[in-house]
Amino acid sequence: MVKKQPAPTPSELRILQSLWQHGPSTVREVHNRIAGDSRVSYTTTLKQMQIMHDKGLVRRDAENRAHVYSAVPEQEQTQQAMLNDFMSRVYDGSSSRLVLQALGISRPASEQELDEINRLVQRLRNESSNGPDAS
Amino acid sequence: MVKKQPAPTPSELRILQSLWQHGPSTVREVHNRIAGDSRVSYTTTLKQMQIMHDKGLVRRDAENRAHVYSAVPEQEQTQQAMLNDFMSRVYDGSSSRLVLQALGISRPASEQELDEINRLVQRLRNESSNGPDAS
DNA sequence: TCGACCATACGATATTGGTCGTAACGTTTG
DNA sequence: CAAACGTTACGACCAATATCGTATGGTCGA
Repeated sequence: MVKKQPAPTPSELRILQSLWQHGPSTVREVHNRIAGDSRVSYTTTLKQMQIMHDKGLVRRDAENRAHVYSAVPEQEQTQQAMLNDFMSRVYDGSSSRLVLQALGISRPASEQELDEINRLVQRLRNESSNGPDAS
Repeated sequence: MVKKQPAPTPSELRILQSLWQHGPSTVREVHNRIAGDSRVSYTTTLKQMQIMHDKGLVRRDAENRAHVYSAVPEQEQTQQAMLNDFMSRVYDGSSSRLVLQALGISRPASEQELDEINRLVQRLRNESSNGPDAS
Protein backbone atom coordinates (compact mmCIF):
# COMPACT_ATOMS: atom_id res chain seq x y z
CA MET A 1 0.00 0.00 0.00
CA VAL A 2 1.61 3.18 -1.19
CA LYS A 3 -0.44 5.69 0.71
CA LYS A 4 -3.00 7.42 -1.38
CA GLN A 5 -2.11 11.01 -2.12
CA PRO A 6 -4.99 13.40 -2.78
CA ALA A 7 -3.54 14.73 -6.02
CA PRO A 8 -1.44 17.88 -5.93
CA THR A 9 -3.18 21.21 -6.38
CA PRO A 10 -2.45 23.23 -9.54
CA SER A 11 0.06 25.37 -7.72
CA GLU A 12 1.71 22.37 -6.14
CA LEU A 13 1.90 20.68 -9.49
CA ARG A 14 3.80 23.60 -10.98
CA ILE A 15 6.42 23.24 -8.31
CA LEU A 16 6.62 19.48 -8.69
CA GLN A 17 7.07 19.90 -12.43
CA SER A 18 9.94 22.25 -11.78
CA LEU A 19 11.58 19.77 -9.42
CA TRP A 20 11.02 16.84 -11.74
CA GLN A 21 12.59 18.67 -14.64
CA HIS A 22 15.55 20.20 -12.86
CA GLY A 23 16.17 17.93 -9.93
CA PRO A 24 16.73 19.05 -6.32
CA SER A 25 16.54 22.81 -6.02
CA THR A 26 16.39 25.64 -3.57
CA VAL A 27 13.30 27.73 -3.14
CA ARG A 28 15.04 30.57 -4.94
CA GLU A 29 15.74 28.41 -7.95
CA VAL A 30 12.24 27.06 -8.18
CA HIS A 31 10.84 30.50 -7.72
CA ASN A 32 12.94 32.01 -10.45
CA ARG A 33 11.87 29.29 -12.84
CA ILE A 34 8.15 29.62 -12.30
CA ALA A 35 8.05 33.31 -11.48
CA GLY A 36 7.63 34.18 -15.10
CA ASP A 37 4.30 32.42 -15.39
CA SER A 38 2.77 33.02 -12.03
CA ARG A 39 4.22 36.37 -11.01
CA VAL A 40 3.93 35.65 -7.33
CA SER A 41 6.19 36.86 -4.59
CA TYR A 42 9.04 34.81 -3.21
CA THR A 43 7.39 34.13 0.12
CA THR A 44 4.42 32.63 -1.66
CA THR A 45 6.59 30.05 -3.32
CA LEU A 46 8.41 29.46 -0.06
CA LYS A 47 5.24 28.98 1.90
CA GLN A 48 3.89 26.69 -0.73
CA MET A 49 6.94 24.49 -0.57
CA GLN A 50 6.84 24.45 3.21
CA ILE A 51 3.26 23.26 3.09
CA MET A 52 4.23 20.65 0.55
CA HIS A 53 6.91 19.54 2.94
CA ASP A 54 4.36 19.14 5.71
CA LYS A 55 2.21 17.14 3.34
CA GLY A 56 5.14 14.96 2.42
CA LEU A 57 5.14 16.04 -1.21
CA VAL A 58 8.76 17.16 -1.07
CA ARG A 59 11.81 16.11 0.83
CA ARG A 60 14.04 18.76 2.36
CA ASP A 61 17.76 18.89 2.91
CA ALA A 62 18.62 21.57 5.46
CA GLU A 63 22.37 21.14 5.32
CA ASN A 64 23.11 24.45 3.75
CA ARG A 65 21.54 27.69 4.67
CA ALA A 66 19.25 27.58 1.67
CA HIS A 67 17.35 24.32 2.03
CA VAL A 68 17.32 22.03 -0.94
CA TYR A 69 14.02 20.48 -1.90
CA SER A 70 13.30 17.46 -4.05
CA ALA A 71 10.08 15.89 -5.23
CA VAL A 72 8.83 12.86 -3.39
CA PRO A 73 6.13 11.41 -5.68
CA GLU A 74 7.22 9.94 -9.00
CA GLN A 75 6.26 11.93 -12.04
CA GLU A 76 4.81 8.99 -13.95
CA GLN A 77 2.68 7.74 -11.11
CA THR A 78 1.40 11.20 -10.35
CA GLN A 79 0.47 11.81 -13.94
CA GLN A 80 -1.14 8.42 -14.13
CA ALA A 81 -3.26 9.05 -11.07
CA MET A 82 -4.31 12.48 -12.26
CA LEU A 83 -5.09 11.12 -15.67
CA ASN A 84 -7.26 8.39 -14.21
CA ASP A 85 -9.18 10.88 -12.19
CA PHE A 86 -9.53 13.26 -15.08
CA MET A 87 -10.62 10.54 -17.45
CA SER A 88 -13.27 9.27 -15.11
CA ARG A 89 -14.60 12.73 -14.33
CA VAL A 90 -14.57 14.22 -17.79
CA TYR A 91 -14.85 11.23 -20.10
CA ASP A 92 -16.79 8.92 -17.86
CA GLY A 93 -13.84 6.55 -17.88
CA SER A 94 -13.62 6.09 -21.62
CA SER A 95 -9.96 6.19 -22.54
CA SER A 96 -10.70 6.03 -26.24
CA ARG A 97 -12.90 9.11 -26.24
CA LEU A 98 -10.13 10.94 -24.49
CA VAL A 99 -7.46 9.69 -26.86
CA LEU A 100 -9.47 10.59 -29.89
CA GLN A 101 -9.94 14.12 -28.72
CA ALA A 102 -6.35 14.41 -27.58
CA LEU A 103 -5.04 13.40 -30.96
CA GLY A 104 -7.24 15.92 -32.68
CA ILE A 105 -5.85 18.94 -31.01
CA SER A 106 -2.81 21.16 -30.90
CA ARG A 107 0.71 19.82 -31.18
CA PRO A 108 -0.04 16.68 -33.16
CA ALA A 109 3.01 14.70 -32.19
CA SER A 110 5.91 13.73 -34.41
CA GLU A 111 6.21 10.82 -36.84
CA GLN A 112 8.13 8.97 -34.21
CA GLU A 113 5.47 9.52 -31.62
CA LEU A 114 2.76 8.43 -34.01
CA ASP A 115 4.82 5.32 -34.56
CA GLU A 116 4.91 4.64 -30.88
CA ILE A 117 1.19 5.08 -30.60
CA ASN A 118 0.65 2.84 -33.55
CA ARG A 119 2.74 0.10 -32.06
CA LEU A 120 0.87 0.38 -28.80
CA VAL A 121 -2.45 0.16 -30.56
CA GLN A 122 -1.31 -2.97 -32.37
CA ARG A 123 -0.23 -4.53 -29.14
CA LEU A 124 -3.53 -3.72 -27.49
CA ARG A 125 -5.35 -5.19 -30.45
CA ASN A 126 -3.52 -8.46 -30.09
CA GLU A 127 -4.05 -8.64 -26.39
CA SER A 128 -7.73 -8.00 -26.74
CA SER A 129 -8.16 -10.68 -29.40
CA ASN A 130 -6.51 -13.27 -27.21
CA GLY A 131 -8.54 -12.18 -24.25
CA PRO A 132 -7.46 -9.67 -21.68
CA ASP A 133 -7.53 -10.98 -18.16
CA ALA A 134 -7.94 -14.62 -17.19
CA SER A 135 -7.90 -13.81 -13.52
CA MET B 1 -15.53 35.08 -29.95
CA VAL B 2 -17.28 32.40 -28.00
CA LYS B 3 -17.01 33.81 -24.49
CA LYS B 4 -14.37 32.11 -22.47
CA GLN B 5 -15.79 30.02 -19.66
CA PRO B 6 -13.58 29.39 -16.66
CA ALA B 7 -14.05 25.65 -16.72
CA PRO B 8 -16.73 24.10 -14.53
CA THR B 9 -15.81 23.00 -11.04
CA PRO B 10 -15.84 19.27 -10.27
CA SER B 11 -19.26 19.48 -8.73
CA GLU B 12 -20.60 21.51 -11.62
CA LEU B 13 -19.17 19.04 -14.04
CA ARG B 14 -21.05 16.18 -12.43
CA ILE B 15 -24.28 18.03 -12.99
CA LEU B 16 -23.42 18.94 -16.54
CA GLN B 17 -22.60 15.30 -17.26
CA SER B 18 -25.97 14.31 -15.95
CA LEU B 19 -27.69 16.86 -18.17
CA TRP B 20 -25.65 15.94 -21.23
CA GLN B 21 -26.45 12.28 -20.82
CA HIS B 22 -30.13 12.55 -20.01
CA GLY B 23 -31.18 15.83 -21.54
CA PRO B 24 -33.26 18.52 -19.83
CA SER B 25 -34.11 17.52 -16.28
CA THR B 26 -35.56 18.79 -13.06
CA VAL B 27 -33.42 19.26 -10.00
CA ARG B 28 -35.02 16.20 -8.47
CA GLU B 29 -34.04 14.05 -11.43
CA VAL B 30 -30.48 15.26 -11.48
CA HIS B 31 -30.21 14.84 -7.77
CA ASN B 32 -31.50 11.29 -7.81
CA ARG B 33 -29.00 10.38 -10.52
CA ILE B 34 -25.95 11.74 -8.80
CA ALA B 35 -27.06 11.19 -5.23
CA GLY B 36 -25.59 7.74 -5.24
CA ASP B 37 -22.05 8.97 -5.73
CA SER B 38 -22.02 12.19 -3.83
CA ARG B 39 -24.50 11.56 -1.03
CA VAL B 40 -25.39 15.19 -0.65
CA SER B 41 -28.70 16.65 0.35
CA TYR B 42 -31.26 17.86 -2.12
CA THR B 43 -30.82 21.52 -1.35
CA THR B 44 -27.15 21.25 -2.12
CA THR B 45 -27.87 20.08 -5.62
CA LEU B 46 -30.54 22.72 -5.97
CA LYS B 47 -28.26 25.50 -4.83
CA GLN B 48 -25.53 24.27 -7.09
CA MET B 49 -27.82 24.38 -10.09
CA GLN B 50 -29.07 27.83 -9.16
CA ILE B 51 -25.52 29.08 -9.03
CA MET B 52 -24.84 27.46 -12.35
CA HIS B 53 -27.85 29.29 -13.68
CA ASP B 54 -26.44 32.58 -12.46
CA LYS B 55 -23.18 31.74 -14.15
CA GLY B 56 -24.97 30.88 -17.35
CA LEU B 57 -23.92 27.26 -17.29
CA VAL B 58 -27.49 26.03 -17.49
CA ARG B 59 -30.68 27.29 -19.00
CA ARG B 60 -33.86 27.13 -16.99
CA ASP B 61 -37.43 26.60 -18.03
CA ALA B 62 -39.77 27.73 -15.25
CA GLU B 63 -42.99 26.76 -17.00
CA ASN B 64 -43.91 23.99 -14.66
CA ARG B 65 -43.63 24.07 -10.93
CA ALA B 66 -40.47 22.05 -11.00
CA HIS B 67 -38.09 24.01 -13.19
CA VAL B 68 -36.44 22.16 -16.00
CA TYR B 69 -32.73 22.71 -16.50
CA SER B 70 -30.60 22.03 -19.53
CA ALA B 71 -26.89 22.35 -20.14
CA VAL B 72 -25.70 25.42 -21.99
CA PRO B 73 -22.10 24.59 -22.95
CA GLU B 74 -21.54 21.84 -25.47
CA GLN B 75 -20.09 18.64 -24.12
CA GLU B 76 -17.41 18.32 -26.78
CA GLN B 77 -16.16 21.84 -26.45
CA THR B 78 -16.12 21.68 -22.70
CA GLN B 79 -14.18 18.44 -22.73
CA GLN B 80 -11.83 19.87 -25.31
CA ALA B 81 -11.12 22.94 -23.23
CA MET B 82 -10.59 20.94 -20.08
CA LEU B 83 -8.37 18.52 -21.91
CA ASN B 84 -6.25 21.32 -23.27
CA ASP B 85 -5.80 22.75 -19.85
CA PHE B 86 -5.08 19.39 -18.30
CA MET B 87 -2.61 18.47 -20.99
CA SER B 88 -0.68 21.67 -20.65
CA ARG B 89 -0.58 21.53 -16.87
CA VAL B 90 0.19 17.86 -16.41
CA TYR B 91 1.97 16.85 -19.60
CA ASP B 92 3.54 20.16 -20.46
CA GLY B 93 1.46 20.24 -23.62
CA SER B 94 2.64 16.94 -25.06
CA SER B 95 -0.40 15.18 -26.44
CA SER B 96 1.54 12.05 -27.27
CA ARG B 97 2.77 11.51 -23.74
CA LEU B 98 -0.78 11.80 -22.58
CA VAL B 99 -2.10 9.45 -25.22
CA LEU B 100 0.52 6.87 -24.50
CA GLN B 101 -0.31 6.82 -20.84
CA ALA B 102 -4.02 6.88 -21.50
CA LEU B 103 -3.83 3.85 -23.75
CA GLY B 104 -1.86 1.94 -21.18
CA ILE B 105 -4.44 2.07 -18.48
CA SER B 106 -7.78 0.68 -17.50
CA ARG B 107 -10.53 -0.21 -19.97
CA PRO B 108 -8.46 -0.52 -23.11
CA ALA B 109 -11.17 0.29 -25.60
CA SER B 110 -12.86 -2.07 -28.03
CA GLU B 111 -11.62 -3.33 -31.38
CA GLN B 112 -13.79 -0.77 -33.02
CA GLU B 113 -12.37 2.03 -30.95
CA LEU B 114 -8.84 0.89 -31.66
CA ASP B 115 -9.77 0.97 -35.31
CA GLU B 116 -10.92 4.51 -35.00
CA ILE B 117 -7.72 5.52 -33.28
CA ASN B 118 -5.70 3.75 -35.90
CA ARG B 119 -7.43 5.53 -38.71
CA LEU B 120 -6.91 8.84 -36.99
CA VAL B 121 -3.23 8.12 -36.53
CA GLN B 122 -2.91 7.29 -40.22
CA ARG B 123 -4.63 10.47 -41.16
CA LEU B 124 -2.38 12.51 -38.91
CA ARG B 125 0.62 10.81 -40.41
CA ASN B 126 -0.43 11.80 -43.88
CA GLU B 127 -1.24 15.33 -42.95
CA SER B 128 2.08 15.78 -41.26
CA SER B 129 3.99 14.55 -44.30
CA ASN B 130 1.98 16.67 -46.73
CA GLY B 131 1.75 19.64 -44.50
CA PRO B 132 -1.09 20.48 -42.16
CA ASP B 133 -4.07 22.65 -43.04
CA ALA B 134 -6.14 22.41 -46.22
CA SER B 135 -9.32 22.78 -44.21
C1' DT C 1 -61.18 24.86 2.40
C1' DC C 2 -57.07 23.35 4.50
C1' DG C 3 -53.39 20.60 5.40
C1' DA C 4 -49.58 17.80 3.49
C1' DC C 5 -46.36 17.85 0.27
C1' DC C 6 -42.86 19.35 -2.75
C1' DA C 7 -40.25 22.91 -4.89
C1' DT C 8 -37.65 27.08 -4.80
C1' DA C 9 -35.19 30.98 -2.43
C1' DC C 10 -31.99 32.65 0.77
C1' DG C 11 -28.50 32.98 3.96
C1' DA C 12 -24.95 30.94 7.12
C1' DT C 13 -20.96 28.32 7.59
C1' DA C 14 -16.88 25.37 7.15
C1' DT C 15 -12.94 24.27 4.40
C1' DT C 16 -9.30 24.92 1.35
C1' DG C 17 -6.11 27.13 -1.78
C1' DG C 18 -3.51 30.84 -2.66
C1' DT C 19 -1.29 35.20 -1.50
C1' DC C 20 1.56 38.12 1.05
C1' DG C 21 3.70 41.08 4.99
C1' DT C 22 6.57 41.03 8.68
C1' DA C 23 9.53 39.08 12.13
C1' DA C 24 13.54 36.43 13.37
C1' DC C 25 18.05 34.85 12.33
C1' DG C 26 22.44 33.63 10.56
C1' DT C 27 26.39 35.09 7.14
C1' DT C 28 29.12 37.76 4.81
C1' DT C 29 31.65 41.89 4.12
C1' DG C 30 33.27 46.63 4.57
C1' DC D 1 32.09 45.02 15.02
C1' DA D 2 28.03 46.23 12.69
C1' DA D 3 25.20 46.91 8.75
C1' DA D 4 23.30 44.74 4.75
C1' DC D 5 21.53 40.84 2.72
C1' DG D 6 19.29 36.49 1.93
C1' DT D 7 16.55 32.89 3.98
C1' DT D 8 13.31 30.68 6.77
C1' DA D 9 9.26 30.95 9.98
C1' DC D 10 4.80 32.47 11.21
C1' DG D 11 0.42 34.27 10.93
C1' DA D 12 -3.24 36.88 8.67
C1' DC D 13 -6.32 37.43 4.96
C1' DC D 14 -9.30 36.88 0.83
C1' DA D 15 -11.89 34.33 -2.48
C1' DA D 16 -13.99 30.27 -4.10
C1' DT D 17 -16.20 25.87 -3.34
C1' DA D 18 -19.27 23.11 -1.27
C1' DT D 19 -22.63 22.04 2.10
C1' DC D 20 -26.86 22.46 4.52
C1' DG D 21 -30.93 24.41 7.43
C1' DT D 22 -34.75 27.04 7.34
C1' DA D 23 -38.19 29.99 5.31
C1' DT D 24 -41.49 30.78 1.73
C1' DG D 25 -44.96 29.62 -1.39
C1' DG D 26 -47.76 27.15 -4.75
C1' DT D 27 -50.75 22.69 -5.73
C1' DC D 28 -53.53 18.99 -5.11
C1' DG D 29 -56.41 15.77 -2.84
C1' DA D 30 -59.57 14.52 1.03
